[in-house]
Amino acid sequence: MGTLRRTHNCNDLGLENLSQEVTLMGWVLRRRDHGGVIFIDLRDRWGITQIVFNPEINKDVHAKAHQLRNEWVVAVRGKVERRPGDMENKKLKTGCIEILVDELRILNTSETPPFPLDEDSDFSDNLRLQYRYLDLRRPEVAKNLILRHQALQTVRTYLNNREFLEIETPMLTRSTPEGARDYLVPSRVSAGKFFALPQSPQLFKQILMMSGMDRYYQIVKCFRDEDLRADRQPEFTQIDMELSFVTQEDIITIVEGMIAALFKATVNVDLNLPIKRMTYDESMLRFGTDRPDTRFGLELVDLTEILSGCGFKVFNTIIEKEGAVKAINAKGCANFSRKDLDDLTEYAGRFGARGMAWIKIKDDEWQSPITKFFSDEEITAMGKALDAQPGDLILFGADKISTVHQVLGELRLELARRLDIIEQDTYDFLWITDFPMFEYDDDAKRFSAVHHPFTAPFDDQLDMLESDPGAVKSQAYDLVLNGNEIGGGSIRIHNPAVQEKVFKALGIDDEEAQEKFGFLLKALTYGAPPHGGIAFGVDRLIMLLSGSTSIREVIAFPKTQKATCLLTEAPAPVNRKQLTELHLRPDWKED
RNA sequence: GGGAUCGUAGUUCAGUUUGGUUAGAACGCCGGCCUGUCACGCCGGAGGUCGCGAGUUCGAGUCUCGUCGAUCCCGCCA
Repeated sequence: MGTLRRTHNCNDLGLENLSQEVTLMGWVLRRRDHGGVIFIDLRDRWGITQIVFNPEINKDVHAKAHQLRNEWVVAVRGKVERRPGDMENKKLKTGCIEILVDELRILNTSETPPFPLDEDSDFSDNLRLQYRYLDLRRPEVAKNLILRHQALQTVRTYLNNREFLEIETPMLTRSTPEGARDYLVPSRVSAGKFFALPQSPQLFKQILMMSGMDRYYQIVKCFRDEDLRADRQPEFTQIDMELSFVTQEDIITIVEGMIAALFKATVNVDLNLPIKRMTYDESMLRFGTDRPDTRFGLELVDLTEILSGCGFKVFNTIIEKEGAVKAINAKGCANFSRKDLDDLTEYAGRFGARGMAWIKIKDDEWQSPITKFFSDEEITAMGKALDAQPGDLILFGADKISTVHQVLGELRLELARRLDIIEQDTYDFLWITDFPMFEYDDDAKRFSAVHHPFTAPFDDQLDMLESDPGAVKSQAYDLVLNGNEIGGGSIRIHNPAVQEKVFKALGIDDEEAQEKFGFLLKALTYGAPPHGGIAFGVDRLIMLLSGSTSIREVIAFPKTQKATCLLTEAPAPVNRKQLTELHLRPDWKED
């Protein structure tokens, strides 16, 4: 750069700077070489400024500018001029002015980029991730990282102003049973022993409460070695919080303020507080899921009772085996073609449906292969329950209740997308509360924790932990945004006796509890305060804020679906010496 | 572990249904011309292991099998 020092960025200058001498530095976005005058769009993180080289002003500099190519890095010193006549570019914030250059320094050259950086076009993720540094130069990608920064700084400020301490917890910790698969790190010093990367700082933040820290937060990486999705990466970021001497209401109030501040600061949206709430049971009943998208209707209607003993054998057999029959009224969809219905049936099949019954409500009849099996009373009762009008389409789910819920819950979303009835640009928040403590795992033949094993049951249901664990509700709560779970938390158990009961209900015996969680159980006996907390999925939240369809768009260096990094080519082989030091003996073939 | 889509020039794609001459277009790149453009314009040029490997065939970008990679989904994700 020599003696040149940057005076402004590429989004700074306007008419108020006319005839000032300025120095800008940045990348050549594109050049327009007229043989005589040459225009350069100079780009940096902030914006674009037009640079002009005029041979009549400075012949040498103009000659040098002929060499410039896309993505070369330059410094220019020159004068801010108003653009002549009607040459303003309304698309640029700096479009009223341009820089007439006296001095040009080429700070670096560049290979021709493998994809264009000046257009809002799509290229394969393969290429984007391999050249992520180029991809991130594109403003529409960079803006997501800027948004993410703004969001996190707002959260920090909000929590800092409310007596929270940001405290780091270990990345090298111990593997715990239940939950996702752990990423393991072999110990060099302790042969045959392994650290695990944290799935969340859950136990540490509870112990910080027992340490009297009172209010903790951390914006922290978490790791889960499970398969990826558009909204799931193996390493992801949480806003993790924990508070002492609080109730569920206290936490919800603080969090609502935080989310409101975040939305105001990032997308300038004022949220209506308080956020509405729904119990888990109601959500499952009406939407078949614990994270309902409530921007549209198409709710599930339970027909099990009406159709109990009906003439349709498929339904009846399911009902006799304590399954359920539910349906969705797809308003105005009676004109769906055979193919539409086949597509929906196939879609339902992905989620375990073994078929999908339907009825088209016509003016004079209920048109369907199964209508004939139902009595007039059953048809009248169904029509009433579903509010069926001519022109409607009824879609049925019949199976065990969990399958019905999943199938119809997904079918409901798919229908809404097809009908394009989801209101865009709205932020529909919902708290789901009163989760069950446990759910029965059919494969393992035992109960597992719906939230996690440290979640407190309601105080008046402690007795049921032994007598009827499946019926116990917990003080857990999830925050749902447009059908996405963006955060979840609970009041924790602070009484060692209750914690032991919960372990017992989960089939974790004393010995195992001591071995795996002994440090927590011990800490609970030394004056653990009542406490609770919540954690938010930052990537998912920013994805929704930015209108992206994948969290890769809001992560600087994301992994592919095979959990690899195309930029660094991680994971990569290591040499045998490293393995030996870690007391590992490979059983795979080496190249 | 399973299902689906995709892979052709640097990039985005056409060509694959129905195998048949020298695999095309646009943008980009290189060279020339051009003093008010802003996706500058005009003229010319270079650029291809049709992801990779087998197979069928007189002949494969096109058909078959396998394999690699990207994406979406199911399972999985307390």
